[in-house]
Amino acid sequence: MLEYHKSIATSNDSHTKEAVSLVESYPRVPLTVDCVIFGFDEKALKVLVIKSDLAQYTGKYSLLGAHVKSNEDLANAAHRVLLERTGMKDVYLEQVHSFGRPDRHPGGRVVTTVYASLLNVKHHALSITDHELNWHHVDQITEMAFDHKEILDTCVRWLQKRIQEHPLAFNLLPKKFSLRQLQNVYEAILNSKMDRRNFRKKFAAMGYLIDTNEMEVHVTHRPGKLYTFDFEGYEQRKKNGIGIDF
Amino acid sequence: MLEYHKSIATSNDSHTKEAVSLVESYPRVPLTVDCVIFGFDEKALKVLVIKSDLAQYTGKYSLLGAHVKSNEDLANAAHRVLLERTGMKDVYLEQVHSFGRPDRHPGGRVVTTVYASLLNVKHHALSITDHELNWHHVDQITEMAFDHKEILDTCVRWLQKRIQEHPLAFNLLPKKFSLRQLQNVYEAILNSKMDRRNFRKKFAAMGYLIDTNEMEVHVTHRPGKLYTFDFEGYEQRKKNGIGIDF
DNA sequence: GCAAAAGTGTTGTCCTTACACCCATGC
DNA sequence: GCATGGGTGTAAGGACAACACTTTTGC
Repeated sequence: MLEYHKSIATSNDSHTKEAVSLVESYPRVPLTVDCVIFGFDEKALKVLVIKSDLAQYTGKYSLLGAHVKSNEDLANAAHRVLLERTGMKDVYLEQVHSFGRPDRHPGGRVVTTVYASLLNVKHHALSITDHELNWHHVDQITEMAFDHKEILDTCVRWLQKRIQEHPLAFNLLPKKFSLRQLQNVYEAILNSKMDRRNFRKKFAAMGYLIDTNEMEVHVTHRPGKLYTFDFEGYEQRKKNGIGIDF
Repeated sequence: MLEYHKSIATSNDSHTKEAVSLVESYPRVPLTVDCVIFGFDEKALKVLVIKSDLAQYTGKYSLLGAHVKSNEDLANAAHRVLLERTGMKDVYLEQVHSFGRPDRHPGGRVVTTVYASLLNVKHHALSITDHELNWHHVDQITEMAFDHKEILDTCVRWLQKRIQEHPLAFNLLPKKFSLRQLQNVYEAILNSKMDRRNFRKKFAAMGYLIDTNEMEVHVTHRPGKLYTFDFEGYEQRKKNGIGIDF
């Protein structure tokens, strides 16, 4: 019995040794994550950027990034960056793409994996504002450090596609929202105007909006109804292939 | 003038030094690429896999992967892997996702970026068959080395979505193909049966199929018309937001 | 002549779009 | 009472799904 256990252990050890020495033979590369945090404020799509650290890019905007630690999961690294740079917690992030051109960083080869999110500017106060961290209108950013403009453009396209198939918009609206607020989100992100009646019909038909029987208050026009999004019903029906199709 | 040039040079040097020392401060991580090569053969969706190198995974299938070289672009690395492992050249690859769980490789932390492709088994003879490289039915692969099954599943979902929005199918068909062949591709990948008449109508309506005025030959049934895909027209209209919408 | 797959059209349903008028609130 | 945006219905056109019979070839 002892023999048996020992042979298993030995066998595992030799397997591990083989695997370890294989991995040790690989070249190692500096790895970063960058976060593209889209925010929505009133009627405009914004993105969270800082002024670049590097003298080379003085005055240019840069995404929120940092190196990945030796034993850190990529998604964890992205959440850590966000916490360290902005003080934000519990932000839903999704991986978009990895960028690995050898010359993308002037300091040498750096591969970066990009995560993106969409949230409400008003829900997430910026508790840290080092490096002039701030929200900027997406379409007013024309130049950035590194290949960050290219990354931003990729993420804008990703977001436009994503919001038409997933209930991203509801992460950034208040729990109770009016149809006007919802429509503003879609119009800002897709950069287009939509017909109010058709917009309402489409969302009503999906069946994920729950009427709260409450109304807007203190608005300078006829108050609108407030709705909540039926996350539970959405998750249920998503399993059967029925989701958001805008 | 000389002074001026010199000061620029000095300034650039100091910028570069700053950037280099920043990058040198980053931890370095072993990086690999894995290729998920989907193939289509007659009527079935297959994927190209090998038997794992590692004793730990003896008998298990593994994706085609290799480490990324220190100064190599990710996409180049993927093409290199494919050439080295299979002898294939000029394969169109797309990045799908990066996987970075710290425990995903038994030999230690390895981050991998996954590329996928879809091609015709008959167009790409396997000139190298080391490690039992071969095509396997996608749905007959139930277990794989590392997290490769998870990666494969992700890529299958990616492919199903992708083929409904992009003309992937035409990369794997002969230049001249019948509508039956085209429908077989969609049915195999989406795993569903479709109505022949409606299928034809849909593709006809898109306007990307060009009638060659040729017919199938030597088939044991009524020969079908052969078509080519209008890549040029597709690229034109894609710019205006009109593409494949299946 | 038999097997196997190609080719073809219509109908009903549903989704999408375009469009105009009255209503509730703050000031 | 006026400005602002909320709420609502309808008609036309386009896309999609369901469905059956005749034709052409190889053997």
